[in-house]
Amino acid sequence: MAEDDEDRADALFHALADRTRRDIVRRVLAGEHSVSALAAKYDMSFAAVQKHVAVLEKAGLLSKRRQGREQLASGDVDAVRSVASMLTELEGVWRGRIARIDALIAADHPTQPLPSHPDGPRKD
Amino acid sequence: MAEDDEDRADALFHALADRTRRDIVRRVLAGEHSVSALAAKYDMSFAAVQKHVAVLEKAGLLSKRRQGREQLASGDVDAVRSVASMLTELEGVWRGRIARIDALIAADHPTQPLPSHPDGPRKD
DNA sequence: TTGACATACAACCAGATGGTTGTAGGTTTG
DNA sequence: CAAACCTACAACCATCTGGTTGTATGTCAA
Repeated sequence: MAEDDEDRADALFHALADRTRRDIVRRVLAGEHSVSALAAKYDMSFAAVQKHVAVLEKAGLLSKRRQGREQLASGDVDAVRSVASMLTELEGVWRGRIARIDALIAADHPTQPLPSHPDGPRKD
Repeated sequence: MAEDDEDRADALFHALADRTRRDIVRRVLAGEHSVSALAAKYDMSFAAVQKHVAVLEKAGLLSKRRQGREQLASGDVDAVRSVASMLTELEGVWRGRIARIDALIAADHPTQPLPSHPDGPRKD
């Protein structure tokens, strides 16, 4: 709804739309890593990896904490879940469509309620 | 794992990293819309909307079917679910981390099993 | 057939993106 | 202190992105 939500969604999806950043997210979700430890894993400059980490931090997918001279990055699972919930909302929109289609079918064949749609909404 | 999967993930997340495209996805998940019907909803040229639709189609988030002179676009909920499953996989990585932390805590305090982590994995 | 509508696509442009190198500051170690 | 290391950030560059306009093709209706 709000403008800020769309900004946040833009930032989250964009942050995840790069395989290096997705890999970084995987690593920092599994445990804390310093920026240089992350940089050592990829065939690119330290500065490039640092920029990827900055993009992920701005999107809220990870946070950093200082320990001595190192900056330890840690993944934020809540941000991941918030993205997942956006997709769930989209799936809900689709379910509404199928429900409407089923209603039409039911209106056309009032005496024979069919098993609706083969890939229809799960009733769990 | 495979290179193609990463390409596909890039395309999917990138396609969703634009609010106009997310809005189009919402509409075509709710029901079929012609490209010009979609274009009428946004304050930009027809060609711009058409390019957004093309990006979504290449990513597999929608498909088109011709009907007369119109091209009807329809959302693909399976593509949305595949994105959701990528996020679920990420959340699984995080759960592994928490499990490891809990194991360490248990090893340190073998006689007093605490309720582990306040935001820990759900046991449902 | 002619005209109006729906789509596709090319060419172009400003700004963002993802990489590079270089410079500078803070922290640990010898 | 000096050297080594970790991080931050600016400047630069090629390419991609998201928008534009213009042109071409296909389809429906009069």
